[in-house]
Amino acid sequence: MELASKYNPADVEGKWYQYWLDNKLFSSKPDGRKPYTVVIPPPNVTGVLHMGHVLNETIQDILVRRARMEGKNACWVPGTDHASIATEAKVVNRLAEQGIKKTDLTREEFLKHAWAWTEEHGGIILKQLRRLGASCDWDRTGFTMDETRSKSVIRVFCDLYRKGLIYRGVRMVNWDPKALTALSDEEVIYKEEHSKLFYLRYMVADENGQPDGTGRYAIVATTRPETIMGDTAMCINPNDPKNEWLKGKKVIVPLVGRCIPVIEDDYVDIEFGTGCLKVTPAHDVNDYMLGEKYNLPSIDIFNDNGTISEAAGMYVGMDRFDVRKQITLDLDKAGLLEKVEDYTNKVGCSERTNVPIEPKLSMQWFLRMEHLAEIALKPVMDDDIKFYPAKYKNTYRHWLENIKDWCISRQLWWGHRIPAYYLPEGGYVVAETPEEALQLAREKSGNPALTMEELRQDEDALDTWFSSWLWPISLFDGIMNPGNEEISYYYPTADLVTGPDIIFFWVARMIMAGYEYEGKMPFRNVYFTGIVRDKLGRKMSKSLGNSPDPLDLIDRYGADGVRMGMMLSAPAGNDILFDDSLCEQGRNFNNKIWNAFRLVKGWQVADIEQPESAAVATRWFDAMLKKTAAEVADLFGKYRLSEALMAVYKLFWDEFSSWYLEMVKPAYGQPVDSKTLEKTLEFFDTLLKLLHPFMPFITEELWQHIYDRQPGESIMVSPLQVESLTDDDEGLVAAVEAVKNVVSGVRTVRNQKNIAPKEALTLEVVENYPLTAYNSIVMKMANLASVEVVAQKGDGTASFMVGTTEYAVPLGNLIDVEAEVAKQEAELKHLQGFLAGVQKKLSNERFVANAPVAVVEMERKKQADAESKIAALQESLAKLKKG
RNA sequence: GGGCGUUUAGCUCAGCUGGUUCAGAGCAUCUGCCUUACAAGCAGAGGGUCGGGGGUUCGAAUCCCUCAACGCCCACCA
Repeated sequence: MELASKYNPADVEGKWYQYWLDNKLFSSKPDGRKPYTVVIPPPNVTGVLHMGHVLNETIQDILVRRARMEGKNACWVPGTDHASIATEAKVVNRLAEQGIKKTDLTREEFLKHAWAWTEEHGGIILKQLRRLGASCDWDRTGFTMDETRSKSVIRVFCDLYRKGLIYRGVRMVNWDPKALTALSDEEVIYKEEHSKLFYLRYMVADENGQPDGTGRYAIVATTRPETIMGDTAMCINPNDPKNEWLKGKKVIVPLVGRCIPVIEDDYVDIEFGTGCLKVTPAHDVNDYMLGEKYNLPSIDIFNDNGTISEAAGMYVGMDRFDVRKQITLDLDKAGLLEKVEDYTNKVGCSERTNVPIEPKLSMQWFLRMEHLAEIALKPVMDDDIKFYPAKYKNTYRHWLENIKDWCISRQLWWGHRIPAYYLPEGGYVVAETPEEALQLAREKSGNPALTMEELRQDEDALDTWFSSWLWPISLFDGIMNPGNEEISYYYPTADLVTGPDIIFFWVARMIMAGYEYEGKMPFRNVYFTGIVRDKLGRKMSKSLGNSPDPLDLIDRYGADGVRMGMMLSAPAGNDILFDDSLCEQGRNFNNKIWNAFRLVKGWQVADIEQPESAAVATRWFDAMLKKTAAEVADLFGKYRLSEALMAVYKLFWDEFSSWYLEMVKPAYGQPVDSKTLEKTLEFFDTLLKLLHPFMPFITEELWQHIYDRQPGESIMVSPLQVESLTDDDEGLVAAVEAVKNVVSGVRTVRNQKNIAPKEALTLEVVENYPLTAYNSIVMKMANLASVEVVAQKGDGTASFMVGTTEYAVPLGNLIDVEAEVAKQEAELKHLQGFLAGVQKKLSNERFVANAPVAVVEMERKKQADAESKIAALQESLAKLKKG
């Protein structure tokens, strides 16, 4: 067949993906083999593929394909996450574009829109994953809100409730005024902000609550003047001499006119501001604690959407940030603003909507964490579950040791609705189904006539992560159907590949759920990827426009090229600086493989003797292959995938293409012997297998063409078996390294003297030639007419050393004596310096006395080698200068 | 404020418990080549006082201390 000189990925990628699907090569069923399970970190159902996914999914696919070729029953389960807040926000936005407000819809109507949106955009990302070559078992595709997963979530909620781990109560929570829901602590991101510190005057009051006439006032420093309407006390430190005079006094909230007590608590930092703290129990976590402690009233001055409520009595209906501006003006006008300073502080913002969160007192559902944290800590500390890189163990431990209860309720509709049902007369029951709830409610109320209509289900939905944490279990139906064949076989999963940003949200919680519900770890290893940045180190983001579209990259470089580009610089845990040029390198490599294939396939076979050089070459490459395969296996074991790829890359490009193929390549127009061809095809086959996890498409394409294959056969499921390296192999590899150095030496001479590669040369070897057994490949690769062992090299030669042997190329009148002298003098100088160093070491008695014998011996050998080299050089120089 | 991590060639990184000529790899650069597998290529070459300083040791990129720069995580100083 006629092959183009360039590989075109578009011609083959779609074809082979379909072939894999048609032959059900991704699908897995429990059998007698060892399972290798990976569950995908479910991307948002309405998301689209970005570079972070490409990194993450490529790594998973590499691991899965590798395991499959190692003979394991590999099962990679795909799926998507309903992403409660994110998806609901998108739906709300779309409705808004159509002029529909969420508040105008019933829950059912809204959910209809949400499902429609999900169906429209859902799964796009899974389709895109196919372009990358992801070998997921698509028949197993899960969704965190499909039937099995939903039922599992509800069952677990009820179970934890019954165990007393879930409770309901009024607490200070993080409120997102844009999404109109509570958030967990993990969903709050603290951002540094350049704001102002306002110094407000609180006039001292008399017993009637009026200014006491002295004109005296306390000064309070605050970043949030708009909250003064909620002030119910002022607090000083009892040990603060400068505020001693305020003890027992009352002060008047500026503008508001309310008279509030001065309380004392050593929570207050004497050094900060004036040492006076305004206390707003409804809108600050610490103030809330003070309020509880001193029984202060709490005035909630905000509406859910961040505007000022009726309770504030002023600025009602205005947005909190507008009020900050306005109240500053009003305070100033009233002479109650002492000063304003620039100030940098951290403001908690919603991870999803990015707006500053508002601490808010509200009724929410919580999950107690002590027990779960306890069972999740040990396995990671003991390395039953291994983290790569291990540094995240620290992070993990710190979080678990300082854990707070998890606020799991969200004031959203898109999600799993909390299965709590309120009774007409108060109280509630928790049950998996409405029927069960009714039953329980009748028992609880003692009213057998109670109807379903009289029960009111909780309006809130559960945090998205409350379903994600069950993912490795619920995907195999382990919650609803405990101990079933699938969960028993596939669980625990092998590797989890994810970003460190969700170590708390997801990884830690999966470990908790894993032990709580399966009594076992959910995965054995966690591979934390880095963040994909652009080549300037900036995070990829839509607003910067520095994020390439993965599909566009695939169009340009092929999926294999993109996968390789991504992997070339992706050590675990380090951020990766991505640049299109990396894909270019990947594409170039594809092309290299393609062309090597063209060469080999173009050979004609003839019934001829195998040349000596080819026989040596095949033995050598066989050893190289074993050596590299062992290295690669070792690197995979350590999850050092980019290094594994680099090892195979060098094996293919340098060892196989540049050395081996050149060693065995017949002269132009000449046929190859069958032995050599056979071995070469075998090597190619193994090389493709080593490469396949990284570059699935091109390897399948070529693998199918190397030999005639049966329909349905695939490299994907062909076992990768390489024998282990022997001592003989090691010797062979070392010897050929020396051969290469000799060949390079000759080539360098050619380069320097401008001698064409075609011109055959003579090579002199001084005294003894350690590479006699490899002479055939030396001659072929260096294009030598002859190799002569001489007692002394001839006049007019360019020489070089390999090991302790000197080689020389006679140049006749091409010799440039001066240049040769300069070169050798430089070499001599370097060697003398080196020798001096070694001698110094050896003359140090303490070194000889203390260092291990082997090390001292090594130094002695270095010394001897250097001395003999120096002698040879000096002789050579003397001769050159004479001549 | 606490904790963790990073700093090695122009760029991205590897160098494990100190000792094989240990200062490496890939890319980039430079030189010469359109040599019928591949110019998306071939052959060859150059390039670093291992962030600074101090210490331990016969010996330090590697261990200890310290300083500096950068990054990440955590934390209720308004």
